[in-house]
Amino acid sequence: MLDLQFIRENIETVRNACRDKRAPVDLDGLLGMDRERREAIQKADQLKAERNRASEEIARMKKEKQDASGRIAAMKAVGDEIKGLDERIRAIEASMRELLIHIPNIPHASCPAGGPEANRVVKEWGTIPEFDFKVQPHWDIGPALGLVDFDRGSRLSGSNFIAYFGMGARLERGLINFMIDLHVQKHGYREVWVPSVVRREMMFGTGQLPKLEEDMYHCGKDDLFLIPTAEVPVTNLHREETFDGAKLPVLYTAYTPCFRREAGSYGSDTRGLVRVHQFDKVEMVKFVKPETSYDELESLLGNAEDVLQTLGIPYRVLCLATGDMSFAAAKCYDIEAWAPGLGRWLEVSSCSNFEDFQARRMNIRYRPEKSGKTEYVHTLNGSGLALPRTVIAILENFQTEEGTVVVPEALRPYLGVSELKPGM
RNA sequence: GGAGAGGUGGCCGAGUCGGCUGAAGGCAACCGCCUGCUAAGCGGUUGUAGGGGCUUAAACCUCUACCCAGGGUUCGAAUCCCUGCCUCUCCGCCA
Repeated sequence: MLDLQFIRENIETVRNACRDKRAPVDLDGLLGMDRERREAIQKADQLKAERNRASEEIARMKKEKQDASGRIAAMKAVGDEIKGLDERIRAIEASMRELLIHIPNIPHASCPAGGPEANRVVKEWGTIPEFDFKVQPHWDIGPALGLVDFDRGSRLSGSNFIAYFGMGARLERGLINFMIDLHVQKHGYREVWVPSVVRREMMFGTGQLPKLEEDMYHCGKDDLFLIPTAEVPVTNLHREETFDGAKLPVLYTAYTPCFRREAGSYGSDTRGLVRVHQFDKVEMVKFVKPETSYDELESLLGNAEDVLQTLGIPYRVLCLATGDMSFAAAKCYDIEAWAPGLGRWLEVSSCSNFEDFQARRMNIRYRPEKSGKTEYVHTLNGSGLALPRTVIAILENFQTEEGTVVVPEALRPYLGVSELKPGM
């Protein structure tokens, strides 16, 4: 959510953001309502001041046993007028809020302008492996080694749900532990564990709602949503709180399952592990002071990259264009791992700075050491990493001519083996 | 799932039959004073948001709102009523 005063004073910037992020919002209507609201408030406040004075007088008269019925009758009309104005203000504010929550965050000036085609590759790491045999896609390697079972997953829950068996299940569990250990021990994050279902309000807080309701699993009986990412519960952990400035930044890492209906994405990119409805992810979330948030974004990106570097998986980093960024983000980097079996890059992480956009919605502030005047924190998050595509990258990059997969050095303590072979 | 109790400022805690209660009292913090040092003591200050004024801006002035949240009753609500959320106690159920 943007600050109303900011919108008032930077209407063209906001207009551009709405256009870039394809969010048609009636900004002129909003400004009109803003004027109307302020007029009504002025009038109501005046009447309330009058009422307060009269109330005091009535109280005094009653105490002195005088007849106050004349005053009371006169104030009745004022009370009714105030009620009418308050109702009007409430209605205007509700309409304004409805518009406000649909206004996207303003992209940072350093982001390339345009749609997905304008995304800028800012880094490539590692060497794309060359194979002197015919490479296989993970959907052949996985089942052949008995690691993943697509058919039985679908039988349980429908298409694009999966089941892991044996070393496949252990690989999943090992990767989670490996990533969390790395972020906690090397990067200084604190591990948290949170619920996988949350209230509607939380989805508004981080900005998934109102836009993405169709993409989420919803438990109607309790009006709870299955989380699409740990970002939602972890960022909302501190809603309505004021941090002590000296305690910032606060860094969390969390493993959670993630649930996405992926409505409307059928047909493309849905084979194998590329796009599944339930997947595991290790997430990093930061609460920081505004002046440090862009440095924190770079280090967050570095922490996510470190996972791939430690595993030895080649990847590239994209700085997303204004039109390809999510609703709430001000700046976003995507990390894409190379998948030789598919012959393409796969997004395994998305690292974003939301500035104060989410903090405003959740009312998360901090008290600077010096001024004592509370300000909104900046929030950031990044995947570190999403599991299924990391599994794809491991299976496809480290496959051998014999059909086995060499386990990256860093994962061996977690898996207990150095190679994945059939029948394990 | 059933029954009950409760949610007041940074913290603790008082608010009687609705009427100078933004809110007693205590603690904490900050600023003075005092003081070989420390401690104690004395005086003062300390919430947030929204309007309006003034200003380059900040400071400042003024009004309004806020005693979990949202409605309602009333001339007037922290105080009465309804709904929601949360916490606690007891019973039931249970991995």
